Amino acid sequence: MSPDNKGTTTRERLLKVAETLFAQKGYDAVSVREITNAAHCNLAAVNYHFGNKKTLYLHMFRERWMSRAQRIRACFGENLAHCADTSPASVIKSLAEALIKGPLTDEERLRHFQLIIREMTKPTEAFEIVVEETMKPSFEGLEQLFRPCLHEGIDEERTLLNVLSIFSMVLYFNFARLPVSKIIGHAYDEPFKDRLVQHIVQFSLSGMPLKENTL
Amino acid sequence: MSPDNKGTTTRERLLKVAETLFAQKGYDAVSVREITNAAHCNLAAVNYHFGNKKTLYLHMFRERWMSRAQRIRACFGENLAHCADTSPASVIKSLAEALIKGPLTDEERLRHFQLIIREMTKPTEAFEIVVEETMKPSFEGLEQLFRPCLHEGIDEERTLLNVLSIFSMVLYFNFARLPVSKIIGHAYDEPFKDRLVQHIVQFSLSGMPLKENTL
DNA sequence: GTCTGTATCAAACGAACGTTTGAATGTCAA
DNA sequence: TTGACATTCAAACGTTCGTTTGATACAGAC
Repeated sequence: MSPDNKGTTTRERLLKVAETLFAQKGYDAVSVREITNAAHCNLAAVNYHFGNKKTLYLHMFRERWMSRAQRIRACFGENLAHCADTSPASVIKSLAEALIKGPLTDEERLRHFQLIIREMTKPTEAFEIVVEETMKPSFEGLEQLFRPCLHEGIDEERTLLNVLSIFSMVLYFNFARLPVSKIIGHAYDEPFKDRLVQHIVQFSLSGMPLKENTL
Repeated sequence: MSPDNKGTTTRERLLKVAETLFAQKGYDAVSVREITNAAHCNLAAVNYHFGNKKTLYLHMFRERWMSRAQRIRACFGENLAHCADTSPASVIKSLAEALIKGPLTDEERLRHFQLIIREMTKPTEAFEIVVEETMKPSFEGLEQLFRPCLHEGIDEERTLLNVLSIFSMVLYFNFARLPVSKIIGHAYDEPFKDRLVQHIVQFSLSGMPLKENTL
C-alpha cells in the first residue's frame, strides 16, 4: 500500500483515484482497470461498490466535486464577510480570490475546473445537477449583490452577462493554464496568481455599468 | 448516398464527418466504424487514406480547423479595415463580431470552439500547432494594436492579460452555450448574439486601462 | 462451532475497439 | 487487350473494454 492509501476504504480510494483520472483524461479515455490498479484494488471492486463505471463517475461528482464547490462558495462568503461592505469591488475581489487562491490546493483546483469543463463540453447527468444546485444559485446570488449598484436602466440579462463574463475569465485562467503559460512566457506561480486576481478585479469592475457612488 | 455527399471524395467526406463527430463526442468516444458509417465508406478507408485514426484527427485539424481559424482572422482584418481607425473600440468590435457573428455558420462555430476546448483540456500534437500558428500571432497582433492606446506604465503581461480576458469571454460564450442558455433562460438567437457582441465590446473596453484621448 | 453478511479476489464473458489482409473493383495509358 | 495503379470491399486479426461469476477470506452474532 502506498502511504496515501492508509486508513482509507476501497470505496474512498476508488472515488479519489477516479476523480484524478477522469479529470486528466476524460471519462472515455479512462478504463476501469486503470482506476482499480491505481486504487490498489480488484477489478470487480467498481462493480461491487458502485454498480458500474458510469455510476462511479456520478458518485464521484456528487460526493467530491459538489462538496468542493461548496467549499469555494463558503470561502467566498468568508472573504466577503471580512470586507467592510458588499460593494461590487468587494464582491468581485472576494469571488476571484475564492476561485483562484481559495481553499483548494493547486491540484484540486485544476481537477475541479477540468471536470466542469468536460461536463460543459459533453454533458452527462451530472451537469444538470451542477447547473441547478451550484451555478444558478451562485449567479443569482451575485446578480442580487450587484443589482443595487447598477444603473436603473440595466436589465437582468445584462447583469447576468456581466457575472458570466467574470466567471468566464476565472474559468479560462484556471483550466487553460497550458496555453496561457505559453503565451505569457512563464509558469503559474503565486505572484502570477496575485496579479491574476488583481487583473480580474480591475478588469471586471471597470467593465460593469456602475453608479458613480458605489466605487 | 445522402445529398450532401454528392461530388465529394471519400477522403473529404471522412474529414468532414470526423470533424463533426470528434467535436461532438471527443476523440476517444468516436470509433472508426462510426466515422466510416457516417461517411458511407468502408471501414478500411481510414487506414487507406490516413494511415490510422490519430492521423485522421491531425489531418482534420490541419486542413479544416486551421483554415477556419484563418477565415476568422481574415474577417477580423476586413471588419477592422471598414472602421475609420484602429482604436481599441474598433479592434474589439471587429474581433467580437468576427468570432461571434463572423464568417462561420452556427454549426461551424460550435464545432470550431468545441474542438479547441477539447485540445486545451487534453492537448494532442495539434495543440502545439494551434498555439504557435494561430493563438500566439493573434494575441501578439492584438497586443501591438492596443499598446499605443494604453498607459505607458502598463507592461506587456498586463496587456496580454487584457487580450486573454477578451478571448476568454468569446471562448466561453461560444462553447458554453448550454449552461449560458439555461442561466439566461432563452436560446442563442441572432438578437442575443448582437447583445453579446455589444456586451463584450463595452465590458472589455471599459475594462482596459486606456489613455483618455483614445476613446 | 456455526451461521450470516461484507468484502476481495482470479478468471472468464461477450462485445467493441483499431488495424490488417487479400481479393474485387474501376480507370486509364500503352 | 493488356498491364499498372488507385480505390473499395468483406472478413478477420489480436487487443482491450465493461461486466459477471463463483470461490475465498474474514468479521461479528448466535
